[in-house]
Amino acid sequence: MENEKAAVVSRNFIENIIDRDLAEGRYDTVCTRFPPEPNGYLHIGHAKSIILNSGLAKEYGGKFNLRFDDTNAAKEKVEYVESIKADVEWLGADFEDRCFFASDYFDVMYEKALLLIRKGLAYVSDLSADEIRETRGTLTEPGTNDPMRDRSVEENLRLFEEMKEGKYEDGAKVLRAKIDMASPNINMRDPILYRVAHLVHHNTGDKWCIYPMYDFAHPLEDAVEGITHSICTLEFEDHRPLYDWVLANTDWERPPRQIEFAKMYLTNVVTGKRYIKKLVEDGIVDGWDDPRLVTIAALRRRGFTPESIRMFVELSGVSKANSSSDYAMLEYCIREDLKMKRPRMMAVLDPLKLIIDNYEEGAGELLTAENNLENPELGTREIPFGRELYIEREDFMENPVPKYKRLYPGNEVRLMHAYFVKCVGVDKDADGHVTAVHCTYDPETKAGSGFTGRKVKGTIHWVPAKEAVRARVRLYENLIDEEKGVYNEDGSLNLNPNSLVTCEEAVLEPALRDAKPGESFQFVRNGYYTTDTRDSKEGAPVFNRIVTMKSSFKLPAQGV
RNA sequence: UGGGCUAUCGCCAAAUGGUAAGGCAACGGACUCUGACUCCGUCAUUUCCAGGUUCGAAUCCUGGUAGCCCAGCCA
Repeated sequence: MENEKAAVVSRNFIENIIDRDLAEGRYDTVCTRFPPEPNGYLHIGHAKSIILNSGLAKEYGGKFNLRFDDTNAAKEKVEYVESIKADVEWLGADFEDRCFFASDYFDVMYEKALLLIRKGLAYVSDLSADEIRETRGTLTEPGTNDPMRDRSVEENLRLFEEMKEGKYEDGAKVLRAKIDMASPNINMRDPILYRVAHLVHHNTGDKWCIYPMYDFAHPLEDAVEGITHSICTLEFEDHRPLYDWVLANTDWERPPRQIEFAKMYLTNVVTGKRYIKKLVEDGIVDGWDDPRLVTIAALRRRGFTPESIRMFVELSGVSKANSSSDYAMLEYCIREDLKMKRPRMMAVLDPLKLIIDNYEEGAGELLTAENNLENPELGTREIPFGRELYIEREDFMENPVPKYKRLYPGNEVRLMHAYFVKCVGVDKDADGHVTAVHCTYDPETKAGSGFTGRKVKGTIHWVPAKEAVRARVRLYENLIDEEKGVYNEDGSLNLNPNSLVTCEEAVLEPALRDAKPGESFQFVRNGYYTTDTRDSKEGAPVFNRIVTMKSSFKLPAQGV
């Protein structure tokens, strides 16, 4: 009875792999992880990984870990650890008490490095970074062997010990894997396993002055935690042979399997972490949670719900083809999520006065309105009604365009939750601009009265003039210029200067005066909005537009 | 031009040799106290291209083409 149109979701390629692994007995359970480096805020792309990984664990009755891949202290901050943790929780990915740090495993990693040395599979090199680069070869030419490649196990052990003891400067020595300098896969040309770096680590302080590299650390982190399926993005595909090499040579019973998927991109949106960082650092946006961004923090502040983001990720699917999801799909998801859950209120963004000539001056009444016509559980509210109201400027046209069914001279429409009104005239200023619209109302047509005498084609929303709440409403557009694309030819960002429009004169119905921070509403025909406590002036509430309503009627463009 | 990966509707994405799902978008129409929602309908004779195998090919083979990733002591 629940969701009858629940889509029959087909299985994705990762589930197929897992099914096979389970069927073949390669693993008995499923354990996944989300392994961010705490070097920035999470964005929509990470949400895909989080939802994918935690979803898989849940689906298979397994476990999902959060693990900070903090092997490069130079870039990492506790601030980021905190924000990432909060974002993962907010998204509803349940890692229970399993929040780990790669730095928790530095001892194990060190032991495994020793093991590789003893096996003759790793050696200490004295080459400089430049020399290593020069001898690595190129994409088309093989590299040449490191002169220190055949050092004895004893010497390597001693040297590595000395590296750990702090005998060497940063960069003076590294531990390399002994694989194949002629491999067509550059990652296999004796990759660096450990480097010397005298850094203060946010977690281990100054305990270590050697740090493991990603390619060595990551497989070990996964193995230590008993991860079965290590799901990462496509750019690590070339690293898989090395991932497997490390595990094969460090003695694990059931080494994890790495599976790669394509990252999520959104059309006409800045999704890259380094670009988001640049926008923040250059002050083009007002922080990591600027609602124009697609960081998790920004989406949350903008009013997106965890449910909507989950829906978006699930609808987008997962594959190995580079692709870019349509922003319209994200919009669909948030509308879909909020539709039945939130009240539908009246708010006028661009007010025009409406005067009901035959409504007694000074008189007034309270009208009862359903909060959500499709969901009675949301209850009702009362709205003051009187002789003077505000309507949306675009809901009146002195000379209507064809098929226009809102207010125009001689036409009758319904004021939502109230009466039928018929336009009988307009007031204009010296320049000929319409300053107010006059109409008459028919008391018999009151909402809820059951009146069926005649029908009107249009319904418009309104707000009582006297009791209206003034508000600032921010309308967001994508930060990127849709015409020109995301980047200029020289690689610089192509910003849309009109990405933020603020309506200072918006008027809301009185019930919205006490909206709590973070509460969202549908503003009839204008879209979904959420309250934001920041930037509020003299107590006037501030609303962020989450998304507009879909509309099949476009007013002709108006010259200003 | 070394290696790895990918190509199915405007955007995602299924189909595992058996006759091209689904969602978003778009477009018709019905309904409507939101031009929304809902509902009904339309939207790939064809899967990057060219050949081949097969009773049968998006799937297999051969040869092309296009895009993405890799030469950090970043992850």
